[in-house]
Amino acid sequence: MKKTIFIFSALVVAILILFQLSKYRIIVGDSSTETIIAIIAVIFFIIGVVINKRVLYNKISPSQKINHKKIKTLGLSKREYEVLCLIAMGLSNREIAEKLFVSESTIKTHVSNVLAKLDAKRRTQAIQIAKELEIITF
Amino acid sequence: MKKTIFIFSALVVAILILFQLSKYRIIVGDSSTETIIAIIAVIFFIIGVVINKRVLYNKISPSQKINHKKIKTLGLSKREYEVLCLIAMGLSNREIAEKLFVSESTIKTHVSNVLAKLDAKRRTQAIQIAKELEIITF
DNA sequence: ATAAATTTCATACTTTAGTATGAGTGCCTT
DNA sequence: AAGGCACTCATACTAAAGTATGAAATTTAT
Repeated sequence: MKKTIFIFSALVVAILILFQLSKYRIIVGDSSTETIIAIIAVIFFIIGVVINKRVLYNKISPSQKINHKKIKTLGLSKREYEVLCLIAMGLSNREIAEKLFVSESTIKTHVSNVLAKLDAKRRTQAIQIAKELEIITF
Repeated sequence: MKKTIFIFSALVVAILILFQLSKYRIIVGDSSTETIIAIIAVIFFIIGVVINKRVLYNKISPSQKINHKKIKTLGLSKREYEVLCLIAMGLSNREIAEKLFVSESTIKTHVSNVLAKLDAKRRTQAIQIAKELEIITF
C-alpha cells in the first residue's frame, strides 16, 4: 500500500514537471509542438498501461493467493495443511505417507481431521472447499 | 483477430485526427495549450488502459477456457466428461448417479473409463490432470 | 514446569472407489 | 441390415478411503 502511494506521488510530480517543461519549450520555441504532444501522448500511454497492469494484478492475484488467516480460523495444523495440499495434488494416502516419511495410518488420522475441519465428506470435496476458501492454489 | 485489426485502425485514425485538431487549435488560438495537452494525455492514458486490458485478457483467459479439442483427442464421450466435471465438484459416485438419474454401477463404469483415458489412478489425480489439460475449470 | 496442543501410530471396522467381465438397448453410419 | 459406438446395468471382487478409539511422544504455550 505504501508502494502504491509512493508510485502515484512520483507519477503526479512527473506529470507536473512534464507540463511545465512542455509549456516552457513551446514559448521558447526550440522544439515543435507536435513532438512535445507526441512525447506526452507516449508517456501517458505507458502510464495507462502500468497503472492498469497494477489494478488488474490486484484483481486477479487475490484468487491465487493463500488465505492464511482462514487456515488459522479453521484450526488446521501445519501437518494437516501439508496433507491437504498433497491431497489436492492427487496423491493417495500411501503416497503422502511415503512423501512425509510417516505411516499410512498417521495420514488417515490427518485426513480425517482435515475433512472434519473443512466440513467435507470426501477428499474430492475437501479440495473443492479448500479452493473456495482460498487456502490452496491451482 | 479481425476485431483487433479494426480497433487498432480506428485508434490510429483517431490519433491522427487528434493531432491535426490540436495543431489547428493552437494556430487559431481558441484554446490554451495546456488544455489540449491535458486532453491528449487523458486520451492516451485511456488508450493505454484499454490496449493493456486487451493484451492481459488474452494472456489470462486461455487458462480459464476449456480446451474442447483435447477432450476429443482423449476420446472422452459426452457422458464421461459430464461425470468428470461432477467428480471435480467433489461429488461421490452415488451423488453423481442421483444427479444424472442412473445407477451407481453406471457411474463406476464411466469413472473407470475416465481414469483410463486420463491415465489417472485416482479421481483426485484425474482432477489434477484434467485441470492441467485445461479441460475443466476452477 | 505443567497444561495444552500436535504429531505419531496401531487395530478394527465400515464405507467408497475402482476393476473386470458380460450383456442389453438405442442410435448412427455405411 | 449389420456393425460400431455410446450408454446403461449387474455381479463379484480388490483396493483404497474414511471412522472410531486409544495411546505414546513431542512440541508449544502459559
